[in-house]
Order: sequence, then C-alpha cells, then structure tokens
Amino acid sequence: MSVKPKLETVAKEAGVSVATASQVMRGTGRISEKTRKRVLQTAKRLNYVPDGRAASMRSGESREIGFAIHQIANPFNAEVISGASDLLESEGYLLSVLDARDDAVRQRQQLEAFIRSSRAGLLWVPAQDTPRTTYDLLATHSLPTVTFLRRANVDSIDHVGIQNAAATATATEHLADIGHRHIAFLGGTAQVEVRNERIEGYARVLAERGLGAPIVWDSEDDKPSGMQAMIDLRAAHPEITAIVCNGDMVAIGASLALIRMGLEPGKDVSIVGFDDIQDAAIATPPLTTMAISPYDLGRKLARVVVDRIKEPDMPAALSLVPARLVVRGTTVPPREATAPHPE
Amino acid sequence: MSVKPKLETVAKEAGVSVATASQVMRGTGRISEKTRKRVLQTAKRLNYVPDGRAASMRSGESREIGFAIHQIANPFNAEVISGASDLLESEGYLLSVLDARDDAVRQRQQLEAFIRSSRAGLLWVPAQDTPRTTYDLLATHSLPTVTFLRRANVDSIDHVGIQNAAATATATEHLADIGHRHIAFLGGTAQVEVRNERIEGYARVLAERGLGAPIVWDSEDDKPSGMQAMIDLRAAHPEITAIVCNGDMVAIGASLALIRMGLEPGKDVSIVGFDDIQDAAIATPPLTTMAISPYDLGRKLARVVVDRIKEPDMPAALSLVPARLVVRGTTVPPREATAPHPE
DNA sequence: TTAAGTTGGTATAACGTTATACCTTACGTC
DNA sequence: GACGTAAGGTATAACGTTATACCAACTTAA
Repeated sequence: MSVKPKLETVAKEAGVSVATASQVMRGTGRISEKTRKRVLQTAKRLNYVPDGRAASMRSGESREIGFAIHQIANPFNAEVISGASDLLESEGYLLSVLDARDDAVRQRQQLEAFIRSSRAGLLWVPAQDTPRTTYDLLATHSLPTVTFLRRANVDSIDHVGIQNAAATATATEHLADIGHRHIAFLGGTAQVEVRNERIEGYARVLAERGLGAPIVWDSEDDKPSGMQAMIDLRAAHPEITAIVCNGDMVAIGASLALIRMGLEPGKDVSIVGFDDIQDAAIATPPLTTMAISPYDLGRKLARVVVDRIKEPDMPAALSLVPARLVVRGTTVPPREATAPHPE
Repeated sequence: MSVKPKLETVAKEAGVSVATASQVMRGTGRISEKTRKRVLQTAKRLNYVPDGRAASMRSGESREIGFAIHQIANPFNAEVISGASDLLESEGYLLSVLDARDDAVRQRQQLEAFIRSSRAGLLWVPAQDTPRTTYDLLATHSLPTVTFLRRANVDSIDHVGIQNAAATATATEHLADIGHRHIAFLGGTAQVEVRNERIEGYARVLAERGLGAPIVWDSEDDKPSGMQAMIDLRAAHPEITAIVCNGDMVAIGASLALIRMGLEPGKDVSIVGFDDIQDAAIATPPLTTMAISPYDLGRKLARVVVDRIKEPDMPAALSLVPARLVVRGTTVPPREATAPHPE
C-alpha cells in the first residue's frame, strides 16, 4: 500500500516466479486457473500497475499515440481530438495531445519528445515552414505518422485532409448562383497550403463565371480578428456583397462586425463560413457554411494511424473528405440583384 | 539514416565508450571539448534521439506531466491547457492531455495509463463520483498530483481552484443592488462540489437580503442546452428578472433564447455569466460575467505541480483564485424597479 | 623523487519488464 | 515398463539507458 510495487513483489507474495506473474498479467502462456486467480488478487491488493517503460522497451510495443496539433483552443480542433481519442480508446490506444503553436522549432522539439517516449504512432499538423530535416527525423525513427489538414511535402506519409478547393468552389458557386457579382475571400494569414487550396477553388469559380479578379483579405482565425478584418475589408472594397470565409470563427466575427456597422448580415453582405462549428447554427443570423464533421474527421484520422501501425508496408494513403454546403441565414441574393442569371 | 540509432551506435562511430557518449549527451561528467564536439556531431548526423523509456527507468526521472481533463472541447479548459503547457515548457517539462469525459471508470483507466508510463506529475479534474480506491492508487504510486477545479476528498493533495461561493455571491449582490428581487441560478447538472459552492454563494446572498427561496435550474454547459433551459425556466418561473449562471456558455445560450422569445437580455431578464470566455465580450449584448483568466489559472496549476515535484515533502497547498465582476450589457435594473433599496 | 591531485575517460551493474528455451511431473498408450 | 506428450511452471537473457566506482596518464608541490 505504501511503496510502489513491482512485478517481483507481486510474484513473491503470490508464491510464483516473475515469469509466471508476467504471463498471468498479460493473459499469455499456460497457467492453471488457481494460480491465475491468486496472482491477480495479489496484484489488485497491492495496487500493482505494470511499468510501461520496461514493458514497452522489452516487447518493442507501445499503446500510446501522440497528436501534435497547432491550437487546442480552436473548437474545431477540439472536436477532432475528441473523435480521435474515442476511436483510439476503442482500439486499446491512448491519445496524448500536445499544443504545438505552429512554430517549426517548437514542433521539432515536440516530435523529438514523442520519439523519445516511443509513441506507437503520430498524428500531426505540420507547421507552415517545416524543414526537410524534420521529415528525415521521422523517417529515421520509422514512426507511423499521419499528417492532418496540412500535407507534408513528402509522398510517403499518410494524410487525412479536407477537399478544400472543391468546398470553396461550391461556396463561391452558391453565392454566384443567387446573384452576387463581387465576392471576396476572407481569413487565414500566410500562404499555407490549406489556404492556398481554398483560395484556388474560390478564384477558379470567379474566373469561370467572369466575376473579376480575386480579392483576398487576411485575418487570424478568431472572432475579434474577423470583426476587425471585416471592417477593414469593407473600407477598402465597398462594392463587395459577399464573402467566402476561411473559417467559421472569422465568418461569425465578420457577421458581428456588420451588425455593429448597422448592416444586416446576409441582406447587405452575404457570408459563407467553413467548418460548421457549434456556434454556426445558433449565431444570429445562423451562418451559412461549408460543413465538415470534425468528430468524424478525428475518427478517420485515428483509423488511418491504427491501420498504418498494423500494416507498416501498405502504400501511403491520401484521404480527402468532402465538405457539405449548409445554407442558413447569411446568404441571400444581393439587394440590387435582378433575377439570378449567369454571365 | 535508415535504422533507429542507439547510443551504442553513436559511441562506436565517435570512437568512445557508451558511458562517455551518455555523459556528453547530458552535459555531465568531465569530457574534453574535442570529444564532446565529435560525439555531438555524430549524434546529430545519425539523427540520434535518446530512448526516454530507458533513460527514465534507470535515472528514475521523467519530464512528462499528464493532464486528465473532463472536456478539451470547452474553450475555458482549452485556455487552461494552453497556460499550463506554456509554463511547463519553460520549466523543461512536456504536457500531454487526456480527454477524460467525467466518467469514473474511464478516469481510473487513464490514471493507470499515466502511472504506467511513469509521468513526473499529474494535473487532474476528478470525476464526480471518484471512488476512494482511485485515491489509494495515486497514493500507492506516490505520484505528485494536483487537482483542478474539483477538490479531492483527501486533504493531502494539492489543489488549485476558484473562489466559487465568493464569486456567485458577488454576482448575486450586483443583481440585488440594481434592484432585482427574483433571481434564479442556472446551469450545471449534478450535485458536484463546484456547483454546490456556487449555489451556496448565491443562496447566501438571497437569504441575507430576504429575497426568498433559491431557484436552481439544471443545464449542460453548452449554448444549445442553455437556450432550452432558459425557455423551460421562464415557463416555470415567469416572475424571474435575473439569473446567475454556472458558465458563460449557458449564459450566452440563455441570452440567445431571450432574443428568440422576443425579449431583450438585460432589460427583460438580466444575466451574469461565469468564466469570461472570449465570446462573452463580443456577444450581443456583451455579457456581464465573473471573469477568471483561464490562461493564468493554467500557469498557476502548472507552477504548483512543478513545486510539488521539487519539494515532495511540503504540506499540501490550497490555492483559490478570485473571480472579478465585469459589468457589460446583460445586467440593468428591472423594468418595474423603483429606486434600489434593501428589504 | 615521491605523494597528492587533476583530467579524461572506461567497465559494469542496475532499472522492471517480457520472450525464449527449458525443466519437471503426471498420465495415457502400446 | 518404456515412451510420447501435455500441463504448468521456472531460469535467464535481453531491451537502451545512466550511476557508480574505478583507472591510467599527467601535472604539481614539497
């Protein structure tokens, strides 16, 4: 009760060898029912918990998965974690999450920490400017790894992501279909791959429909930043009647800003968000958005890493899940719109 | 480059003994500058990362802290994690987070997992019905542990929490001061300690001011639940003109519900939230709330566990941080209020 | 010239498991 | 009564580090 027991203690108390006790604990080998009971009871009585370090070192196995994600505080990410955590638990793994902050140096340290503690696998949102050496590190240690959202610039790594270009294309088409002619893209900051893909889908539809040059405006992914960005964007481009957003937080921020400015989201400026976070449905007005189920995405992600651990030699898989347009209250035809017509 | 290197490989390549290589890697012992450089370069060239399991097992030390929290997806919790993570990083520790879901069985498994992997310390929000055996488990393994928010029913464990009763008392006084006579408490579900404390502060002020019996209404801690609860509460007690909430999510939900019902939050029913999450300031109307800085709370929590690891024999500390009343737009005198007067 | 450091290293035994090979004893079979 | 085999267990060597004790070769001091 008072000192941390090891297997040796349990074995001695139960009157068997350490090897036998070990076999009982793990349910392997041929052990009589009588001995089994006795060992298990002693273990329970002493509050014995096996030392995972020793076990893992000897057996070469581990039941811990690491997830290095750039921002736990983002509700979308939090749901992803929840989904991944659930699936992994049902497969007997444990997920531990690290808050990585989109910083390549910090990220490197955290990946090293995962390697040091010999995780069975890794879920990972690569930082924007991940250097090649980081990929080399992972390759050297042959750690089953799945990238999430941001694709590694290495083909040999499994990836789970979103059909970004297709999603923003859908969003832009929706806005064009209901009559908008001046559509901007709002959100994200640097030229990261995800954002580029989203801008690409948006710009492609603009080009296809002859709606002029793309207008892209930066913003951090939270509501206050979205508010400020909306104000600035409108000052710079008053002709805009619709915006496609890089995320729901920004979109809701933009919507709030319009209200503060005495305008009506939807009627004055239509807005399409991205993600469909919980707030989207209950915002005023409810947000039209490209919906993804972050929980399911998390499960998918976990599924991929579990498969990879089981079959290390399968070719790397690329899973891109589609987003679904959910029309709510922030997209309506522009005030001056005639009947919606192409060109 | 292709196979996972161990210290032995590095030592052999650098032409030194394993012991020497080990000393170089950790900066201990007396090693000449020349050898040091040589070993470090070889290590870097081979992408060597020490095996933390072996190191920790031999040295008896660990640089990993575990955090078992009931709901990562809650923005307040997410900020706490962020603060704890930052402080621990600056002290050379790594924080890994587990999504525990307020389930005693699941919690037990997760704590065992932390013990198995020999974390240096534990941050922990105990589940509602944590059995005594779980405390025994922790005591047996003498794992430096700090409870957060919910206090363990054991005095020997460090605790970091919030001055709950004082906070809701302040909130209730504020509402009474501006003239409210029918004040309800909304949010939380079971009789957990935190909620009981909050109800106690609320009820105490009601009694002191002769404002009748407490009215307590349940709700899950998210916006949709808050909306529904507000609707139900108002149907059951139409006389109520003010509510003290168990959390901002519920408070914002309640506020949204009032708007849907054609009422005006603040004017028709005053609302005080709890936490001051990011959304509180930008909600319409902005939410009056009892503010706590979750980030600082996280730092505090981490500080306590680090101190405990350094000084295992100090008496257990109880740190309760105060909440601060932030008056925004959801608290105004009731419509029919005469001049605010006591009794 | 010798005793007493100092410098720079090495050999070896742990840490707590698990995998493997091996050893009894009992029992049935021809 | 010799032999095969099954049941139930044990002894022992890893796994990759680090702590400890030790050693050889110089340097310094008296």
